[in-house]
Amino acid sequence: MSEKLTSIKYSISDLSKEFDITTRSIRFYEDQGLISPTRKGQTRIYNQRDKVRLKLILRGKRLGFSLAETGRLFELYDVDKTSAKQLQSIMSLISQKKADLKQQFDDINAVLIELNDLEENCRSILDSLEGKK
Amino acid sequence: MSEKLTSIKYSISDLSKEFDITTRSIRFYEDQGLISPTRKGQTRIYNQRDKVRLKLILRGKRLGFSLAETGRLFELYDVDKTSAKQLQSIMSLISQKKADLKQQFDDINAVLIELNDLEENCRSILDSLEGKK
DNA sequence: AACAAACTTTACGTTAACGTAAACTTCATA
DNA sequence: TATGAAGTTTACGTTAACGTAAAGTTTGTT
Repeated sequence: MSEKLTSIKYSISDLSKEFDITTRSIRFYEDQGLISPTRKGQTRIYNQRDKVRLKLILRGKRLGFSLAETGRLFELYDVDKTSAKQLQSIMSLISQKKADLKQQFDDINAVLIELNDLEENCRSILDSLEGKK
Repeated sequence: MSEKLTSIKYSISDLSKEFDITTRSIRFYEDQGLISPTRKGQTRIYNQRDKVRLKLILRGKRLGFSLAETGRLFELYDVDKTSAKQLQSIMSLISQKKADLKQQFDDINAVLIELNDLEENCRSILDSLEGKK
């Protein structure tokens, strides 16, 4: 029923341009099992799903996730195919990640406050230098 | 006038225990110029300032800062000793960092929302499995 | 047909942030 | 005094995430 027929396809260079990464990186992510484009001959063909995954990989990187961790998160989306036993371990992984992120959240706020202070500081020094001229 | 005489000293193992990192790491940070403990003989002696820096280094790491970046941030605190010319470059570095952090902020919110969804998902599956017993 | 552009695989090289091992010194204590 | 705990320097090893170069294929265009 819910067959998505969004047959929008991308080449490897399409995606490398769009996300501003090298084709080497994209192939590397495939090596690591994070994306699995189809092939036309030996050429890689990427679809919407692959594109979304790329986006998620990059977001993960911005948050300091390793590729392996991002891979684990991808697995989480296939929860349906998972046994009850694994669900426990998945949930503990989720709560661990949530804790990490909350810590990061606090860290960011702290650093932002400091940066604002520093900015203030710089500006006032610059102003006083201006005044002397 | 404002001579801080907080003469609280720490050994390298004190700090390694407190922050749960290896002494190797602490010495490495010194190599990179991020901390500069005094010496008693050849033994390193750390003070309050060193301890604070260690804390900041670790916070930086949680945010994905490289040691070099954290080092740059340390320099920012010596703004007074800086020329007006450098102030411009410092301020642009600050605003770059602020932008990065705001991006991270958004990323974190997005991932947190997803993780909450996933958690919901897991829980409801577990519940339905419970019901079947 | 020949040429460039875009793709491929294979494989060795690179950097940051340490890990780890070796060989040494200093100091407290049994 | 010897032995063990904690410190030191020196230096080579390790891992993740690619960079980079070589050598070949495919495809569209001149």
